[in-house]
Amino acid sequence: MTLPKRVDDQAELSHESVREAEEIFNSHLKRVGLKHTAQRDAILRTFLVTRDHLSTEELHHLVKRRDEGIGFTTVYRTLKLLAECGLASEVAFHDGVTRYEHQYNRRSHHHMVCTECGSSVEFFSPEIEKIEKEIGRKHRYVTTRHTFQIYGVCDQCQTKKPKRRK
Amino acid sequence: MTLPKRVDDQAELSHESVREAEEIFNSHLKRVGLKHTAQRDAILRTFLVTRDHLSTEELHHLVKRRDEGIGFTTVYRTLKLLAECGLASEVAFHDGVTRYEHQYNRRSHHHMVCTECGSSVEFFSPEIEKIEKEIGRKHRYVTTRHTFQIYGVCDQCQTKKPKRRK
DNA sequence: ATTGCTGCAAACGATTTGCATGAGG
DNA sequence: CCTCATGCAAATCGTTTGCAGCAAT
Repeated sequence: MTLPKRVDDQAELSHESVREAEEIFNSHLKRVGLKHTAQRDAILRTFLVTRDHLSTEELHHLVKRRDEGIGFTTVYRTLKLLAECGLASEVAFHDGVTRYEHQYNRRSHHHMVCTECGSSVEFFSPEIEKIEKEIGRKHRYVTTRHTFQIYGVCDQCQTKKPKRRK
Repeated sequence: MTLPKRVDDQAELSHESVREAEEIFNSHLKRVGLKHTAQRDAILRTFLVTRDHLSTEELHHLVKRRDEGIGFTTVYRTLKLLAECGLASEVAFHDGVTRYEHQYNRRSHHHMVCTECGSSVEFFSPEIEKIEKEIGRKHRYVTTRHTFQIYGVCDQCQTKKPKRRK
């Protein structure tokens, strides 16, 4: 129900897309005087072929499949870099973990999260984009991004018994 | 333009409003079999006369002015209770701290946060409410709430020099 | 009395940093 | 070479929990 996903549009991002993302990343690195390393490359590539919202932990896990030796810290720091150059963005469901998703080729989608089971649905809502711009203009902000999440109880969980007070 | 009302209803919440909020809180306590205590009362009252978005820490600080002996943990737990009965709601700016704001008499407002200086602006956008409902219906969720935040750089910070890499 | 509450201190867990070693330009 | 990157371990920091004594019903 919550993982409509990724039949094949996602499993393999086109080579040009990957190339382009690497381009963006590399020039960002250059711009701020950082180095291009094998680890950063591996992390970016791993990240690009994911979907949904990964915690640093989860991405680290995936990255290790590609290269056993890469440490958590490096993934952590690289994710920050990716966020800086716009390839990744943080999504915070309210569960104490910071997640990232890749922003590359993905526009204006948002999440609705079930507060019972934690599953989530993606939806698109272009109006939100307009609202961001409009509010920004009104208050003289240069807006860079926004977050929009809906919380509720999914169809499945509605039929289960409610819980109370852990 | 973004603050339709509340000229003076905020500096000092009316007695009836406070009363009403206490009503809500107390009946929530009763409903779930919890007790009414002096601390909880003090915390609610302190909370009600705040504005903006307080971390547990900050509220604890304020509460201590009213009653020195109240501990952090109690504030923390009470805040959860307030959130449960709808008097408070969490707002998560992406800075690692959970903040709460009181929901009492406050409808459908959102925040735009400056990523440079951390200041924030409130705005109202009733469309968002509609979108929540609509998306919920579409995916068969019973929606309970949403979060919407815009991030950007405020007027002031735009004129300052950009910073890099802490 | 009984059950929940409080505050302290300790546990927790995600995130962040210091540092010695290794690699990129 | 010199600077930055890496990975580990340790530090941090907000949050959460266990518990012994206290208070509300």
